Amino acid sequence: MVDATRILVVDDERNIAELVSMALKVSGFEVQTAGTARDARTAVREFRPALIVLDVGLPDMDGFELVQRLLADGIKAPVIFLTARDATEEKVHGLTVGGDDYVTKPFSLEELVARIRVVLRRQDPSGTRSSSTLALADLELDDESYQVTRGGRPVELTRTEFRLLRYLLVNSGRVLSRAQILDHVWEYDFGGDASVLETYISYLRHKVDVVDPPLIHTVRGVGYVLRAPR
Amino acid sequence: MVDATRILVVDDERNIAELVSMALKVSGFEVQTAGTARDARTAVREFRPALIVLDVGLPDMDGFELVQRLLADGIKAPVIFLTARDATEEKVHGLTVGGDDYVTKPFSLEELVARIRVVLRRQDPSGTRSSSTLALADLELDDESYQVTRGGRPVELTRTEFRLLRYLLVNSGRVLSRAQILDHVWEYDFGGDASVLETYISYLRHKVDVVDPPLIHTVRGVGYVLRAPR
DNA sequence: GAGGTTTCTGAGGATTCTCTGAGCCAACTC
DNA sequence: GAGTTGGCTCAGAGAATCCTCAGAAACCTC
Repeated sequence: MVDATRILVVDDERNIAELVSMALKVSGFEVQTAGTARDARTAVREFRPALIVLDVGLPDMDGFELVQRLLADGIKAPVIFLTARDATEEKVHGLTVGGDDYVTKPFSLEELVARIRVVLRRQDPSGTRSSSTLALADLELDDESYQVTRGGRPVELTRTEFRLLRYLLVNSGRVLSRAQILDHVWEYDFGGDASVLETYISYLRHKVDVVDPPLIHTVRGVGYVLRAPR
Repeated sequence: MVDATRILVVDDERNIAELVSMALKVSGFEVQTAGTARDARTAVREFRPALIVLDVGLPDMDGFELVQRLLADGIKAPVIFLTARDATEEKVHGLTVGGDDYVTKPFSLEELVARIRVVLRRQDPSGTRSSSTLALADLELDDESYQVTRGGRPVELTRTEFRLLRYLLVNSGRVLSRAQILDHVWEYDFGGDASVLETYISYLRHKVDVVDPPLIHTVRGVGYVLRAPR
């Protein structure tokens, strides 16, 4: 990680910007944040990010317009847009030309990171076939095709199951607390309690851990870990 | 992707030029843009593009004239013209001598890329033929003849159906979000919502996926993917 | 401008997913 | 071994998502 990929996060809500920033740093990116379109333009020039995470609803400038300006400045970094779920569907439309993508608020950090990885990989034609596949033992998970296999057999997962498994897989060998998992896999404004997580662990076990050896382990009083037998 | 094909995009509307530029870059081309005929001539000399995407209605010079000048300069790159729908249909017809082609605004990025590929392939005598066919399992789609077959049987598709299928096919194995599909397959100023897409997926399934195994898969909450069974 | 085709819209209905809560089981404590 | 705590599983309500269809609108052709 000598030369970490740089990402600029633009959002006027400080909480969100910091939240995202933290998550990305943990994922090994170098991050800078901006709260206004004005700052964003400066930051882009100086920081030269490889990708921009951009809230569409900035106070001083429409996200769409900002992209225009950046392009005019000669910046060609791909963008992942953050948008409010409800309104402005049409505003979003037309934004994802190129390899861009967008994520609706509230999102889960895990999902955002996954999307960032997909976009960066596609953008980078340098043949670095750093495939989009995560694996542990005979379990494989592919980001681009959303496919999971265990021992070669396809496993059908729902969205939440997929995100949960992905998070466990990225952190395999490391014990994750319930709070950590909830914060990454569920949407950031999730208000419910941890019992959902237990339910989903159960679902996953039924789908993924039906064959031996089991990979999902409970660490009583602490959390969960994905681990292959030695 | 060591030696990507170079394309020059000439349009005075910055939005359009950048839109096209992004889409082409993601499709693996090396792109440069110009906003005036004057710049275009310079760019052609220095950049040596293999193909030029040219807006007919430039402010400083008629597209027709520009082509003449380029020919006089000894440039023989094929041209794809961008034209307004209404006017000058016949004028454009006159322009597309040789292997050239034209696309009316507003166009879909998917269509433009397809046309570019066709023209380049036709231009390239190096025997790399038959690559105008995209295929997955027993599904085949031919760009030049506009024909689609499933298991050898021809399938009749409308224009939109064809573009949609083509986009899915080009990205087969990769899950595409609704926004991505709308932005590539529909015209860039399309303002409607995603339900059209669902309708067309339904149409395609009735025409293409009537035989087993199904190739078009819904990834709930994410998008669609074209995938052959393993 | 009549007739046919293609595209888009909207609503109904079907399906699938998410979350909750309760009951049960397992593991730890004393 | 009884009590306590933590974790697992299941069923079901409500919500989200998707599919399909019919008809309106746009478009093309003759």
